[in-house]
Amino acid sequence: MSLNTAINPNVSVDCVVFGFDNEKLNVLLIQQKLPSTKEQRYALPGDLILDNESLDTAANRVLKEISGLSGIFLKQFRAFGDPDRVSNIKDLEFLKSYRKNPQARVITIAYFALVRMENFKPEASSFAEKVFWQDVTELPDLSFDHTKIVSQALEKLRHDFIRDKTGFELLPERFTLGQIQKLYEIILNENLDKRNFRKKILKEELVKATNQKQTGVLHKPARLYKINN
Amino acid sequence: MSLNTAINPNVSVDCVVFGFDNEKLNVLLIQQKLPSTKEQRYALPGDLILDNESLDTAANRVLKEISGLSGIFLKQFRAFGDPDRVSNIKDLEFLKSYRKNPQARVITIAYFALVRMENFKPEASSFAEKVFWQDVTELPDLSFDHTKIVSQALEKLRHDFIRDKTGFELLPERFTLGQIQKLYEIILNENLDKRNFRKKILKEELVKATNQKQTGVLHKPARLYKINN
DNA sequence: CAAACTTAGTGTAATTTTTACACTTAATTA
DNA sequence: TAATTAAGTGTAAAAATTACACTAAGTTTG
Repeated sequence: MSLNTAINPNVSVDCVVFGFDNEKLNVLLIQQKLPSTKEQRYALPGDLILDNESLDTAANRVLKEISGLSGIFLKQFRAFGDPDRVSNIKDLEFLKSYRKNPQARVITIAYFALVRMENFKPEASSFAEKVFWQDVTELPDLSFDHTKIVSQALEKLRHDFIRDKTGFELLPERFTLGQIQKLYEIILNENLDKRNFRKKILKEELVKATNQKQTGVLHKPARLYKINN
Repeated sequence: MSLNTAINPNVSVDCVVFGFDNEKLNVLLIQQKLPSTKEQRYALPGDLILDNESLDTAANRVLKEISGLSGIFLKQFRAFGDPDRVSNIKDLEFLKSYRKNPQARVITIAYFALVRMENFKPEASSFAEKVFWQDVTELPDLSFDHTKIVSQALEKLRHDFIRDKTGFELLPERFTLGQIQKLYEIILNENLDKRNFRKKILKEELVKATNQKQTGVLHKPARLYKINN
């Protein structure tokens, strides 16, 4: 083991942070800070690991350094290691600017997370010119193999979401059943039957009715629910 | 990217190959070839990757070099990267014998597979003194974090097995429903109701009755089935 | 050759889960 | 006060899951 804090040239982490804003699913992207302003390049927040930190630690550190975000539960989901994943000519400028050895073989360990967007306001630093939330259905070209990474993260997110039956933490403290349904529909990307969905959610008893109602909506106000502890 | 075939000092692959022998679940282990014969050390087949090969290619190459086995579908399931995963004093002799820099930080990408044991007869080479199938319920102490890797591979195996509803390829060409049930029971590690299991398997129509029967068994001979194409 | 042994093979009823489906209610706005 | 919008509600059919016990067809043993 290395006891120093040297940058390991061969291993990186990349973070796919999904953000939910009650309307759609977004992913946190950066615009790379490059000397030439000819072309703008977008990417996931990610960087090389240090020799004395675990992968999980690296993922959290890197996310924080680049976007300012912390306190996000990042889950490892896959390693990406094609020998030519960092050899697209379009990524050369970035590599030359920020890597000691731009030619080095780099394998990356990808992490994902899902958060409530309004709780996390990213601020760009390090080699990020900008950090922003981007609708997952309208992704720009991404550096390296990051498009592939996002797409596999999305698969994994859906899979885990179904299995874990969680997700209430992505809503306001008080929420309507309609909001939960919308959350499920957006993440799973399919329409659900209103009556059957309510039946199911209420049977699970993870959620409890309050005696409050929505206000200021131009229709019948919905009852508000909260997480049941 | 590196175009050479240098060994990458920081990234390895490890293979958890499960073998089924109609009776129990086994895992392929090696006994390390060490100068001192004081203590025997066991491990998963695994080694550092080359700079110009993909992770999948590395996993297949390494498995073949160490055990002689090829043609096995290895599936990546997780990266392991604790900074001290290679710093157990008991592993020092192995590292000193086979690694240019025994102190190097190494993260490993773990793969797993499930095969019919009788189709794969491993033969030790490289730094393996022996290669052998070991009952998963009776694992010896393993090098590095390999015990943890096996245990997580087992979880993943069970998860995927349930989801994919596959596994017939682990049986002889003609097999009885009892054999399938036993396979499921061993892999999932739980008992299943015979009538309900048969009902389910037959409904899926992945399997077709032949008009052959078992012979040479000391009880009512079972009908033989084959995979339905 | 009869008895003992072993696994194969079979059906039903109860329960739970999933699916499909349409109208009334309560608020806001025009 | 009429129009608009999403909330809220129940039932019946179908499908999937679960629990459960006896007879059948071979082999071996005495």
